[in-house]
Amino acid sequence: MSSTYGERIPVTKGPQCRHSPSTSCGDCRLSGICLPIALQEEEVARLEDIVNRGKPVQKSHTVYHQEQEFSAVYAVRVGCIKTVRTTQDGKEQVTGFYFPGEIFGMDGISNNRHTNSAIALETSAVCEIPFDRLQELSSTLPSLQKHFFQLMSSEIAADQQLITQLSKNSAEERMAALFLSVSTRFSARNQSGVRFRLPMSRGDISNYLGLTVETVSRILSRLQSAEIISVDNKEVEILDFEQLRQIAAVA
Amino acid sequence: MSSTYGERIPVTKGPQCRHSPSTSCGDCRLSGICLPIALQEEEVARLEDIVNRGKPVQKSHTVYHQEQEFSAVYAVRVGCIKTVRTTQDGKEQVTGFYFPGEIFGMDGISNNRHTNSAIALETSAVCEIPFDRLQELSSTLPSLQKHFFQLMSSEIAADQQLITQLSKNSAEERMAALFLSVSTRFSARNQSGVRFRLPMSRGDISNYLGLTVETVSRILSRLQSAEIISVDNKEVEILDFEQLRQIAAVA
DNA sequence: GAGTAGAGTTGATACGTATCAAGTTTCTTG
DNA sequence: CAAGAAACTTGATACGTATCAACTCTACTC
Repeated sequence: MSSTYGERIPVTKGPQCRHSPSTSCGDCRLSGICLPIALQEEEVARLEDIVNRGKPVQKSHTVYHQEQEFSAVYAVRVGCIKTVRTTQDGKEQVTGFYFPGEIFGMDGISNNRHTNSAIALETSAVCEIPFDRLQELSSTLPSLQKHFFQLMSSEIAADQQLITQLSKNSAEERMAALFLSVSTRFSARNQSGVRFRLPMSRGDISNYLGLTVETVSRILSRLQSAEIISVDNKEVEILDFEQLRQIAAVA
Repeated sequence: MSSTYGERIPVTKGPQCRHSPSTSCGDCRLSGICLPIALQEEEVARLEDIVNRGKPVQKSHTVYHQEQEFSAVYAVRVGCIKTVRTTQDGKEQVTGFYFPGEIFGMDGISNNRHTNSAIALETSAVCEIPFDRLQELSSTLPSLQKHFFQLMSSEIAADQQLITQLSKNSAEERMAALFLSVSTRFSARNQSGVRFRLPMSRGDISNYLGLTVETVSRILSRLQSAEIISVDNKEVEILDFEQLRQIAAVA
C-alpha cells in the first residue's frame, strides 16, 4: 500500500501556507526556477501585474486544447501537467511533463494556435501569463526578453534530447534517463530526489518514451530486482544512482 | 528545428539571380522565408546593419561546433546545413536539415553554448546574425521580437513532430514524411518539389529518422518498385504524391 | 465496505528493424 | 583515367520490443 506518500517535502515557509498561494511572484517559493535572476524588484512588480495567479485545474482537465487559439503561456505552481499532441491520424504523443516552476505552452506562438493539449496529471494550479502583454513588457525589460528566449531555447534542447533518446537508446536507457530527470527536478524544488511519487501513469510514461505499457512495466520489474530502484505503484525510490546513471549513459 | 515537417511560407520572386548574392536583406530572394513580413523598409535596413552576409562554408565543414560559445544565429543562403548532437557516450543524432531561407543555431541560447554542431552538407553560404545585437534590435522592433519568438516556437513544433514520428511511426512512414517535407521546402523556394537532388547522404537520413542505412536503402527500393518515387543515387522524383501522403499519414 | 472499472503486471508469441556479411556503385585524388 | 575509399544496396539472420492474452491490484462509486 502506498497510501502514505501524500506528504510532500516541506515547503520553505513564507508568510503564506501551501494552500493559500502567495499573492506575488516576488514571494513565490518557485521564483528561482520560474523567473530570470536578473530581474529587479521593481521589474518583478511589473511582471506580476500581468500574471493571473493560481488558476486551479482538476486532474485530467485541460489548461488548453490543441488547435485552440494561443493567448498565454503558463507556469506550473502546484501539481504536474503533461502536454499531448494528436496527429491527423489520431495518434497521441505525450511531448512533455511539467513540474512546479516550469513553463509550458510555448508551442502555440508560431502560428497563434496550440499544437498540443495541456492536461493536469493531478489537481494542479497554474499561473497564466498573457503573451501579448508579456511581449510588450519584454520590449522594455531586456532581461525578461532574454529569459524568454532562453526558456524557449531550453525547450528546444529538451525536445532534442528526447529525439536522441527515442532514436538511439533502448527501453531501459530511456527509463533510466527519465527517472534521473524527474529526480533532478524534484531536488531543484527542495524535495527529495531519492524517494518521490510519480504523478504520471505507466501509460503516460510509455507514450512519452515511445514504448508500450507492458515494456515499461517489465523494465520497472527488472530495475527493481536489480535493486537499482524500488517501486510501489507510483511511489519510487532510487536505490543506486550510480548504476542508474550508467544505464542512462548520461554523465 | 524548422527543418522537419513544418510548412514553409512561399517566397516572392526577386529580381536577382541565385548565384550572385544580393547585398542586402531587402533584395534577398529568400527574405519571404527569412524575415518577418511586417518589417518596414527602414527596419529592414537596421537589421541589415547587424547581419554578416554570405559567409561561405565548404562541404562537411562546420559553421559552429557543439560546446562552442553561442554568439549568433544563422540563416542559410545557399546549400544545406545539418545540425548534429553528440551525447556523452558518443552517440550522434542528426537533429535537423536546414535549407535556404531557414534559420538555425537557436539551440545555444539557453546556456550560451551550442548543444549541436552545424555542418554543411554541400558547399553553402550562411548569414550570421550576432545574437546580442539581435536582442537589442528586437527590443525596439516589436515585430522582429515577435518573429524570433515565432521562429523558436516553430523549431519546437518541428522537433515535436519528429518526436512523434520517432515514437509512433514505421520506417516507411518516416521516410514518406521526410520526402514530403523536403518537397514542400523546395517548392517554397520556387524550385521543383517533384524532382530534386537530396543534399544529405543515406547515413544522414537514417540517423535523423532513427533507422539504419540498410533500412533506408530497403525502403527506397520498396517505394521505387511500388512506383511511388524514382531514385537514382541522390536524385529523387516523386511519382505519386497521393500514395506518399497516404503512407506518411499526414494530411 | 462490497462491487467494479481501470491500471498495472506477467507470460507466450510475432514482427519490424538491426546486425552481419558480401557485394556493387559512386566519389575522390593523384 | 586509374585505383582505392566511401557510400550504397541486397540478402540472411538475430534480437528487442510489440502484440495478444490472462491475470492481479488499485481506486472509485454507491
